[in-house]
Amino acid sequence: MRDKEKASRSDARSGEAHNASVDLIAVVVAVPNQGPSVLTVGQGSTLPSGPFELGHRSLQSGLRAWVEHQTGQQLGYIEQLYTFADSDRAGADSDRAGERHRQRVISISYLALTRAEHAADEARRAWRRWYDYFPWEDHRSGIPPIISEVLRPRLLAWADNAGLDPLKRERRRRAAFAFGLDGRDWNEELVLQRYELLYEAALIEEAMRGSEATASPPISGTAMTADHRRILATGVARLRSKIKYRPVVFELMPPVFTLLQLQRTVEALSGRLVHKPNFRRLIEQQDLVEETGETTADTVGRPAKLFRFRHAVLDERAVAGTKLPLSRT
Amino acid sequence: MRDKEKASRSDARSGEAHNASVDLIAVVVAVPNQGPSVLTVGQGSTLPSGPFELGHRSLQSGLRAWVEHQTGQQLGYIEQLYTFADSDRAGADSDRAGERHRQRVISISYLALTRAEHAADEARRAWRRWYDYFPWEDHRSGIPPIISEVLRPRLLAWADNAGLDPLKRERRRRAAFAFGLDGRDWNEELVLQRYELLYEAALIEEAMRGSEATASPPISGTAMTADHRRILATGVARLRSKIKYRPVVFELMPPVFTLLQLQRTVEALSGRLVHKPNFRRLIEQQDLVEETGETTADTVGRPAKLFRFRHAVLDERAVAGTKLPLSRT
DNA sequence: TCAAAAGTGTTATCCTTACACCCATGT
DNA sequence: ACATGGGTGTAAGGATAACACTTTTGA
Repeated sequence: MRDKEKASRSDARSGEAHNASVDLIAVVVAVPNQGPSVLTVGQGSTLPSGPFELGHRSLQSGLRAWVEHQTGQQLGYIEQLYTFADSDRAGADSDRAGERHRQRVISISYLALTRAEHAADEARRAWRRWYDYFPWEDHRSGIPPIISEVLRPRLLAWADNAGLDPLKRERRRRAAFAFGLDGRDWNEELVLQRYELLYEAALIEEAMRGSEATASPPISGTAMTADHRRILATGVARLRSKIKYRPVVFELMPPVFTLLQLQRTVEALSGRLVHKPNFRRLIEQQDLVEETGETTADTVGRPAKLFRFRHAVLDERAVAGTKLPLSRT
Repeated sequence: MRDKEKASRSDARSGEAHNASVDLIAVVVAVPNQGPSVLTVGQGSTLPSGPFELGHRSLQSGLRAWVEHQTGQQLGYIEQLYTFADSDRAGADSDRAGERHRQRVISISYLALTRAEHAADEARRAWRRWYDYFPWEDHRSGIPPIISEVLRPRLLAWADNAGLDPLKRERRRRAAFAFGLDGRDWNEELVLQRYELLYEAALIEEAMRGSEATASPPISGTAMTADHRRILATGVARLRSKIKYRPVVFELMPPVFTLLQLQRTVEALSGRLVHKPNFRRLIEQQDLVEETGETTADTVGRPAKLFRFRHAVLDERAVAGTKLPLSRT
């Protein structure tokens, strides 16, 4: 079957070798006390990653193996993010003798959710806060100053740099849309669009890598290895979107928690504050949690009831939203 | 940078070659008069596909090249579906004789939306109806008989075949959940879950391929090459979900259309009927369309206003739903 | 007593759903 | 006349958002 298929299209073969090395790369998220964090390795800010090998039974198990080997962290929830081909790096540096052995790199990225655990090998790994990489993404204390003081003027300058008037307007529109300028609403899910806009406007370090010309060097947020910050942005965006329609937050919570702890976690992820009374009702009314009967011995304030996630909801409901006016027939 | 990264993890290299061939595979959807369809090649039901090669500038352009070469169809809208490793076929037939040259196949699948166009080379390609592959997915004329007459009894038998009682209950629950049995609601988005359940219960041809034992041969729906039907199920599920929160239906419509044509397309995709008056209001109130001023010269009934898609909405709105009770501070 | 956090009640508003009905055209 | 599809009005019910307020603890 497979052979027939291959034969039927072999006429189109260009004759070039088309093998690729396949890299697995992980955005591992946890929310410890210091805020939402991502697991990194090495001294630079590098995501755990490694090649997919014959010994791996599947892509996911290969990813688990690499993360565990490099960081000691075991992974629970995993979902695929995106697959891309490293376009420019194809044999650019060490092209062996013989063009036809050039290799492309395929990167398959994953989002993993876990509870932060303190491991013995802190030297090899570190939990780094999201918002060190994306300081413009944290709106929990209002609009961060970096937007109005740095990004807004620089984005506008970038827009004005465009030659033609329609292009200027287009750039201004995109900037205003992505960053909620000119009184527009902030949309916390546009993490990737914002990163790409800043990259395009050369406001972040990664955009300068290729060229020597450090025209306007200033920078926003901590840079990462290669395109890892872009992958992280993809993961953050996916998570911010997903917590709204799937009960994935609970993957990041301890087995037992208070509703305020849950709220703080959601706020940390979305980068926005939520309305406490309504949040509680939203959670309880959906039967996502059940009381344990215990309460916290918190340091301050009235003791809070403790809850646990009702795993049964995963079986009971599809949790898929309808947006079509279905007819009852 | 890359070299340093590689060196830092080289200690974990197993020494096995870890190259893979990369396949691109497309679920190309259109909705001609005969209903929602997928583009296939060859006489079997095979999705267009081909290896990612050095000549391709990107994954997407490689996909476009293969689809165009194999079918003559140009692609507009494209989005990535999922990447997977062909787990079992890894040297399963021609194994030994040099273990370390075994190759794995990575398949990167895409969903593409287009308008069906009649091409000259109908011999090499064909638009095949979705519901020939998934006859249980079309609920536009009520619950299809195949569910109550064939699938339900067979799924229940499969559940009873399980050894332990908890496993039996679990299987029954999954079947009822996926297929809306026992008075449960039908959820049209669970296309992949349903396919996988039928595969697991060995009710479809693909599940029998490996073994000679054709215990209970009967089959549901037309089979496809390799795991193509599974990929198609993934694409259908993605599309059914996506039309609810992104205006992607319009990629499948002609430039000018009536609201009923739009409704019929949505119904064809989701496999369910929608409530006409409310559907119209939903569309118009979101400013997704604008009148052209023209009307149809339809054969029967009152002439309908013609509309076109307002491309501007893509700029104006993020169309991302909020589900968190944000506080206004 | 006060600060801090937990928790309840209630209302205005919007969106979804459903039902009922009228309009325009061809046969 | 009537069948077919186009199109409007409106009201019930539920979800969401906003505001005001009470309760329980530790310092």
